[in-house]
Amino acid sequence: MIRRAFFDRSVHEVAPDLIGVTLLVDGVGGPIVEVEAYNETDPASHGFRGRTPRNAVMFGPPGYAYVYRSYGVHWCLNLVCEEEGTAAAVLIRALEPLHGVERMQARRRTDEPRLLAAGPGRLCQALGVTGEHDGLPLDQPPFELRPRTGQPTIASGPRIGITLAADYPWRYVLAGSRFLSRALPRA
DNA sequence: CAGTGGATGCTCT
DNA sequence: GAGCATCCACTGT
Repeated sequence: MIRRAFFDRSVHEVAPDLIGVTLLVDGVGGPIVEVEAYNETDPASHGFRGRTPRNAVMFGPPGYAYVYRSYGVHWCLNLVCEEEGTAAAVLIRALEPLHGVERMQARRRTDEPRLLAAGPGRLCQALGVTGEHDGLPLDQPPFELRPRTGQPTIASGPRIGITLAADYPWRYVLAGSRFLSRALPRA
């Protein structure tokens, strides 16, 4: 069980430490393979321009879920980090489908493992995450976070789908995973 | 394969 | 009224 204190650190420490951690929502999920860090010094972050009704959870205490709607269609799940009053969170972008695969297949309407949870919108659809999860604590049901067992090899690169601060290397992935939303650009 | 554009709704200026 | 921390279908090789 991941404890609340795990998130009471810089997003740049928490984000790579989340690679390999098993994320479950109502028992459905698997090991996280791709995340992105956002904080309030970051022009691409929702929190950069201050607190609003949408991003309020980002400014709250660490260890909670920040869920927002993207492009009017998809939901995206973030894990809030750092101390209360700062806007910092890690966007969960992809995981390896391992637990509750049948429920993921039904929700996503595909059997293709690579298309179940590769990308923040797909991941939320597969795990059943919606705006109703915004503000919920991560150490209580329906959420469950299980520590990783080994030490994964982690790589980093630029984040995806943003225009501002696009060169910050704040995307962290499990090196060589075939469940990423996209491969890392070549160095 | 790569590139393009539409869906769709909410947030903020 | 513009702009998205996306995904998918469709085009043309």
